[in-house]
Formats: sequence, structure tokens, C-alpha cells
Amino acid sequence: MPGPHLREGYNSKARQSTAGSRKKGKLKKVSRSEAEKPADCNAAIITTKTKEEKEIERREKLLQELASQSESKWTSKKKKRLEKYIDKKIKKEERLVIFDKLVKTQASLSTSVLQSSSTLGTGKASTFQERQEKDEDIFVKKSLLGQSGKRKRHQDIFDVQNAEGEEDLADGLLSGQAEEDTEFQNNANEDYIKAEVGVIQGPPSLPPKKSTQSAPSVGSALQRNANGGVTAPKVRPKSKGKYSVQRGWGTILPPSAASESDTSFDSSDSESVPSNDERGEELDSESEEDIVDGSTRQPQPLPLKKKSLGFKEWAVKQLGIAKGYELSPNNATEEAESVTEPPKKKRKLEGQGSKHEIRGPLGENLELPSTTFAKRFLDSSALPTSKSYIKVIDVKRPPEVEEARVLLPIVTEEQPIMEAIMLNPVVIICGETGSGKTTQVPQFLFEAGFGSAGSENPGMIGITQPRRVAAVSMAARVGHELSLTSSRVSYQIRYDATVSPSTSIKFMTDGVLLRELATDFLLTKYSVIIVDEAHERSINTDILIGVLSRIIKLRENMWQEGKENIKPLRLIIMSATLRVSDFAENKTLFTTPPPVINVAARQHPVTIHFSRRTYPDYVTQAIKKTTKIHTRLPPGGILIFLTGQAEIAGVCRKLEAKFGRKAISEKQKRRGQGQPRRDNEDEDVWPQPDPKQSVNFAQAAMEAEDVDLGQDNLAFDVDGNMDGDADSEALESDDEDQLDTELGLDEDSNTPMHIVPLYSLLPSDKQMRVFQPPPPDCRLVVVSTNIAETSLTIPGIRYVVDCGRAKERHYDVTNGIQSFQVSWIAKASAAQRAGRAGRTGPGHCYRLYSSALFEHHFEKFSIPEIQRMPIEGVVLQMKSMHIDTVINFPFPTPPDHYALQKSERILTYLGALAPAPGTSSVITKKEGQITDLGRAMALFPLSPRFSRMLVSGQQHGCLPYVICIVSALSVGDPFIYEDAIGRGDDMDIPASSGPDLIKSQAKEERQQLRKAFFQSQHVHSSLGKCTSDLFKLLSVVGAYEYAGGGQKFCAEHFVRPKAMEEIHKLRAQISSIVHSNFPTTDPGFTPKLSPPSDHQVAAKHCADGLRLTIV
DNA sequence: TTGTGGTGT
Repeated sequence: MPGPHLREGYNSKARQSTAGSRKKGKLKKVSRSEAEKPADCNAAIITTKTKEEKEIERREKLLQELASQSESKWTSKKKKRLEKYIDKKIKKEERLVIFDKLVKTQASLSTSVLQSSSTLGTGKASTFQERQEKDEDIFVKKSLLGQSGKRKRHQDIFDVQNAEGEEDLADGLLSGQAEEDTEFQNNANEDYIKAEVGVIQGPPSLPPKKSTQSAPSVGSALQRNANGGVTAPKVRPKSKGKYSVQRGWGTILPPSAASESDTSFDSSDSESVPSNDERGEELDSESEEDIVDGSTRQPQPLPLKKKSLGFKEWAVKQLGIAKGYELSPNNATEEAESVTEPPKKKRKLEGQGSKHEIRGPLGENLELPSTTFAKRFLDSSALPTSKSYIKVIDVKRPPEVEEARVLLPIVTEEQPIMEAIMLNPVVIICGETGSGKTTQVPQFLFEAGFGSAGSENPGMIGITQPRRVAAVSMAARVGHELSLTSSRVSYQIRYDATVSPSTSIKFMTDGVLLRELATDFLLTKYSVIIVDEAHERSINTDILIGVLSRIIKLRENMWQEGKENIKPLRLIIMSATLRVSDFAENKTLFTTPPPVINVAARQHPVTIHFSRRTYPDYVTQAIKKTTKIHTRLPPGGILIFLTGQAEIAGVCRKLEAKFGRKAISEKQKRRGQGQPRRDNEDEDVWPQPDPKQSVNFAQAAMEAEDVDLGQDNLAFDVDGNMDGDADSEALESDDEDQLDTELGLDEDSNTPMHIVPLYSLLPSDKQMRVFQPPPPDCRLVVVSTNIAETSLTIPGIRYVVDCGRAKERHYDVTNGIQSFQVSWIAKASAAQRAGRAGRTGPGHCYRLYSSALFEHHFEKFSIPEIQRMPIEGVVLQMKSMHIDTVINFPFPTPPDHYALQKSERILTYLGALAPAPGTSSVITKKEGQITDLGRAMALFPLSPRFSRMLVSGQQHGCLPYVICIVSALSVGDPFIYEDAIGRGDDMDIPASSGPDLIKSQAKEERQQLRKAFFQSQHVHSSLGKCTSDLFKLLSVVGAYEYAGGGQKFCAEHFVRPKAMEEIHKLRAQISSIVHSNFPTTDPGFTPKLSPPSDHQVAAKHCADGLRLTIV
């Protein structure tokens, strides 16, 4: 079904093989030299040689063993090679032990304050800069000519960048939002008028001041809007009988057709009363086209500085105040440290001051260079009390917290960090996982008075996280560390919050803050915002940083004008990597490069091991590598990175069969009874090698060795792997492995594995199993997707097996198709994965790809989300925040130009943006003011297409059902599919828990399950007579709600409880948004929702058609 | 009767 959200089929196999072969071809030349590289590097580590004689003995023994096992004759050449190989192997094993010893003694790492980012690469702001220059030019002209009455609105913040502009803006913003403003009042009236003639009322930010005496039902408004705005004009919604399926009810016409033939509010209303949108349009065209209309704006007087204090002076004052407080004895060390490090700080500040002489990032006067302050600060002569920044708020931490805290590297850096924060509106802090930045920096701020009433910075400390769990758990942890209740240290996520009026520190997901911007653009409740995990570059984070960079300027300006007790806002960007040039050097974003503080992490060293060759079948390789680690290396958890659910399930099954608790005890039992080791023990576990190879395994091994240790046998590699015949299958495997088998080195381990799968779709309780310690004498083996790379940190991992790939969503801008593809990860991701081995002690990372591939083929960083995802939703949200010319927005990395255009076009088709008046269907960048329909759509936490469905779903009382469908579509497919049944990880069905008998039992169970599965499928498909997947969805959602939810229902109906719960919550949320914004509309949020009538089913077919038409 | 990494309002 070709819906926009239904992605192209998963075709990883085909892709993998092509990718594999392509890469192989490329690598042909380098793989030889690369093969030796890791060994050489590592060889240098060895400083001691254990007794040589012993080694020789051992080698000889191995050789003999091997020779006796195989009857083949040894050529001297082969013998030599084998010898060399064994040599290497033994060395390697020793090295591991030695290295472990070495690193255990390693002391903690130091921290440094980097000079602001000049070495970090180049920014990507050229286009913005050009734009900026142009805008400045325009603005100067405008101010010269004078401007008339129309107030500027938020969008201008992003259009105009020079200082006068900002003043003007701040003014406009204030009057527009906070004060009583006639213009805005008028807008409200306009909206009211529109409402009367059948238009959706605007969002709450446009206050519908007067009570509507005869407000039409919003239902009809929506309906008319839907018809009038974007569809053919001749629709009669009230028509009877066969609904207007054929009449193009569901078809969207291009904007030209709509605007030409259309007689609905959108054009007719705006003729009589100029709408917001049109005014915006005017302003826009002014700025874009250099048309300066003297009559549209009043002359702007240069703003008065009501306070003579600049930001720096203010900061100094605060510091001075801080210094008046007592110096607690344990701060003495910090103080000493800061004194011994003056040059560093000085350099940092000098760098800043000298680059930008006149105006700083806040438009503040920098004529007093910051170095002067720095000198004063450091000399401590200019200030009455001494050198140290001192805490304001007393906190009581539990003793064990204090203890643990001392070990965190960031704690010793409190002073430089706080000084940087005090002196700069924007600070970037880099610190890898484990540095404690997320928990400690908010505490530093809190202790310095941020977030406490009566201090200089009474506003809350806001910390954004990209994930809900992180927000919740961090709030809990910081609360615990500060011994404060959850009402002081709170969190807010989509469906849950602990915020109270007394909240000082607030953790939230970035989406929450972004939503907050819609109601309070200045974020007046906050005195500092920390954007955490900025390196992940999620869309929300990027947008937030862009918006915040402007809010900071506004707040600064308003504060200077003494408006409404507004204090400046500070921004702290925290990143785990040093890839901060997109933030630090982006002049559009921050005109003064913010200082970058680098904090070392308390991370143990991790040794990286590359494979000699890169195999396409990384799943098999992962199993083999894990087997080797398990049988040979000291205790410690193993974390395996794979790409998807199916792979993980397969690997888990195979490992379980070989090293699971049951498999081990079976084996031991058999041995105990003196039974010989079964030859086919590995059956059903490993890919079956060709029988003839198991006969002459040694021979195969030697040939394999030829390939890998020899010099020029690469052709075999390429051909063999590409053909995929039985021969190559066996030979593909690692030479070491083959030899090990022969040398008897892979003796079975008697240690069972505790194997735990981990991926996002897994039920939460199953996910939690990775945090439980494994049973005694077991080795923890976690088989995970990317989720373990960023979202979860698993304790006790010592070995990481990295397949080097990840499944990623790709979005083709030209055709709008999204697909999932397995592709190579970036170097940064590989580093992140490796780092997971060093959390609890020194670790090892085994990469299932060659160092050459890594070096030459891996990207340095992965592409930011905003450049590989559809951005209609983002654009709509920005437009609803009055950011009309999205192209001028200071993105850290701007999205593709075409993608922007495309998303505006889609939004125009959806009716969320107005087509440029009088223009044809050709879309130019100038068009695109948000319509009232767009505003209504932006209210919903949904992608624009889904919000649009809600609007269309008004008719025939279908809204309750459409809400169900939209919720389900938005959350994602809840169904568990057939092949997942009985796999044992989604449901509580024992996986193959032993040999044949149990296997057959499981088989029977599986068959029964399958039967139940198809029955359930049939039941749900029958709604709408098997005509639509959407009805199947609706059916199962309806049934779930009717049954009141619950695990039991999910098990019986083969749906994921997590998804169903989320759907339920989203349904509630959407319903409540509809209810509070459109009081006359019934969202039908009732648990016992009765099934739709045939009539409604037919109507929904239309909605379905609509959804499909808009691509 | 055929399928999907991770997030978020």
C-alpha cells in the first residue's frame, strides 16, 4: 500500500550483497597492507616476552597435534606459515593479559578548557552569511526610510540579524505578546469574525477574547475548511446516499485550482480583512525583495538603554555577590587550581574579545573587552574578595553520593565551568559518557543560585534530553543527589510530569520544550537551558538550538531595556563528541563563538581489534567471534551490535543452543556418561558446512590460511564470497576459527551464557533483563540493536562485538519514499559502540570489518537527522511559531534546500500553508504563510498528514474512529507477525529449550499459536470486509479499548502491549486537544466505542483515499 | 498471508 508512512519493503539482503561486493572491489588494493596493520600496532605494546622455550614447546605441541589429526602432507611453506600464525596468536593472547594489567593501573585523566573552537573545522554558514548580509542591507534601507505601524512579528527574528533589528524586534515582540496590543486585538477579532463565518478558531495564543454568541460547530468549520481550502469546490458534505467517493472528496487539487475556483473563507475572508498571514506575507516580501514600503512601518527610534549595565558587568556583579559568601574548606582546592591556571582562561577570553570588537552575541557592548574583566577577575585586585566563584545555595547530599561524586572528573572542573557559564551567554561542554556532565552541571547551577527564588537567576534550570527515559531517570538521580523532592527536581515528558510551582530543576524531552515555545516564546520561566546530547543531532535538538540562539538575544535586549523583570537566558550545549563546529563555528547561530569546555570522562581504555577481512555475513561472524571470546577470554559481559530484530533473534537462538545453560548441562551430562561428543552437535546451530569439508577440515583450514595469511589470493575472496557456494561458505569463515577448530583451541566452555536480546520493540520487562546481573557463573551476552549505542548503558560489559552496520531510515526527497536500509555506521558511532566496553573496566572491542574499510570508507560522523528525514512537521511547527521564512532559520546544519521546498509544497497541498496569491501552481520560496487550518493542524502532536486526517475525519461523526486510526498509525504497527510467534522473545513461549522431545512440544505449541494467530487476524480484518489495513487497525484498537486494555488482550490478539498502551495514551491526548480547542466537537473519547456504521466505513474509505492521494 | 533501527510533541 503506497502510503507515505508505509515504507518501502525491507530489502536488506539484496542491498547487503551489492554493498558488500562493491566495497570489496574498492578494497582490493588496500586490504593487504591493512591486514597487518593492527597486528603491528599491537605488537608494539608487548614489552615482555614470556619464556621462549615454553612458547616453542607449546607451538610444537600444537603442530604435532595438527599434523596427527590430518593426514595431509605438510609442505614446508605451509608449515612456516602456520608457525607464524601460531606465533601471532600466542602473542595476541599474552598481549591481552598484559594490556589488562597495564590499563588497570592507569590514573584518571585530565581535563582541559579548549580555546573556542578555532581548530574544530569549518562551519557551514556561508549561505546564511550571505543572506544575513543581504538582510542587513535591507534593514538599513528600511530604517532609513522609516517604517509604519505594522508590528514586526517573531518571524523577523530570523530574517533580520543586525543589532537595530533586534531592538526593534524585542519591542515588537513585547508589545505583540506580553502587552495589550491593539493589532493583536484586531487579530483576535479577525479570527473571531472568521470563526463566525465558519473558520477554525486560532490556537489559544490568539486569544478569542469575546465569547462567540453563535459560533458554528467547529465540526462544520473543519469540514468547510477542508473542502474549501484544498478540495474541489462542489462538494456537498451533507449529500446523502453513496457518499462522495467518486466526487473527488478525497482528492486534493493543486493550489492553483483551489485558489482560483475556491469561494471559501480563505480567500473571501481575507479580502475583507487582511489576515495575519497576509501581513506576514507583506513583511516577507519586503525583506526578500528589497521593496521598501515607507508607509508600512513607523520610524524606529534607537532603543534606549535603561540599564547601563552590560551583560559582562552584570556577570561580574553576580560573581561579586557570589564571592561575598563563605568559602567552605573543601573549595580550597578548587580555588588553588583556578589560580594556578590563569593562562588558560585568559587565552579563552582574549580570543573572544579580540575577534568581535563591537558587539557580542547578545548585542551587548563589548567595547570593554572581556579580557579586561578576565584580568580583573584573575588579578583579584579589582574585586574586593578573592578569586573564587563561590556557591550560594547550600545543599545536603547523602554521604555515599558525596563519595561517588569526588570520583567524577567534572566535579573538579566546577569552577572553570561555572566561570565560563557566568561570563558567556552560550557555553559548549564536551564530555563523553561517564563524565557525569548530565547530573553534575545542573547541580553546579543550582548551587550557584540558578532556579532559586530571590537569586539573580530565579528562573528554572531546564535540561532537555532526547529520550523520555533519560529525562525521568536523570531527574530522579539529581533529586537524590541533592536530597530534594521530585517537586523541586522534576521532569516532564509527553504523558507524564512531576513539575510544580516550586520546581528548580526541570528535566524534559526536547519535544516538550519545543512545544512550550509555542506558548511562551521567550521561555520566561527559565534562567538557563541545558541542551544535552547535542551530538546526537536529533531534529528537535537542532531546532531548539536554533531558536534558543535567538531567544537569548531577545532576552538580553529586553533585560537591557528593563522590561518586565526579564533576565538574560543562558544556554549550555552539552555534547559527547568534539564535533561541535556546527554549533561553535556557525556564525549565523552564534556571532561570537561560544567557549568550548572539554571534560574528560572516567572511561577505561578499550582495545580495538579489527578483522583482517570484511565479511558480508556479519551475523555468522558475530556468532563466531562471540564463541571465541566466550571460550577463551576472562569473564566479562559481551555486547553484540547487530542491525535488527530478526538477526538478533537468530543469533540468540544459536548461541542459546550452543552455550545456553541447558545446552551446557546437557553436554556435561553426556560427557559424564562417557558418550563421545556428537559430531553433529552443532546441527541447526551453525551454517552447515559442506560435508566433504568436515572430512578434510584441516585441508580447508590450510587453504583458508592461504587466503588470509598468504599474499595474493584475494581473487578467491571476492569470487568466493560473491558466489556464496558451499565451498566459499566454509572458507569465508575466519582462518583463525578454522585453525582453532583443528587445534582444539575452541574447547567447549563450561560456563553457560546468559543471553539477552535487546531492541526497542521488545517489551519493557524483557528489556530490563539486561540490567539484572546474570546468574552466578554465567557470562552475560547481550545481543542488541543500536539502542545500546545511545539509549541504554549496560553494566558489566567488557567485550563489544561490532558488526559495523546499522539499519537506518532513508528518505528520498524526490519521491517521498522512506525505506530501511542496512548501511555502514560512522566512525563516531563505532567509537561510541567501542566505548560501551570500557564502562566498568578495561575492555576490548572486536570489529567485524577491516581497519582499511574503517579508515577509508566510514564517514566521520553520521548525517544529522534533519538532513535525512521528512521535515513537513518541523516546518509546520516553525511556521506556527511565526517563523515564516524557514530558509533563514539558523539551523546548525541546514536541511536540503529542495527538502524544504518540498515540505512547503506538501503543506500547501494539505492546506496548512497558503498558496501565494495570484501565482500559479509553481511554488516559489516566498509563499507559504500558515493558514488557520495549518494552525489547527499544528496543535496536534502528529505529523501534518495525520493532523490533516483528523480535520477530514470530521464528517459523519467519524472523528472518534479517525482519532483511533491516526493514533495507531502514528505510534506504529502494533501487530506481531507470524514469524515472530513462538520465537520466544515477544511472548512467553519457551524457545527451543532442549533437544528433540521439547522441540516437538514447542512445534505443537507453535502450530496452535499459528492457528490462533490467523483466527485473530481474520477477526480484525473483517471490519470493512477486509478492504483496508486501516480498518484492521481500527478494529484492534477498538477491541482493546473495549476490553480495557491489558496484557491478556494483547497476548490473545497478537499485538504488542507497549504499542497498544501508547496508542491508548495518544488517543486520549488527541481527544483532549480536540476537546479543549474545539469545544463543540465531540472527540468521542469513550472506552466503549461502538464499531462504525457501514456509512461511516464508507466515509472513512474516503479519508483513506485522501491520505493516499497526498504524497 | 509478509515486514521495520532509534527517537519525540
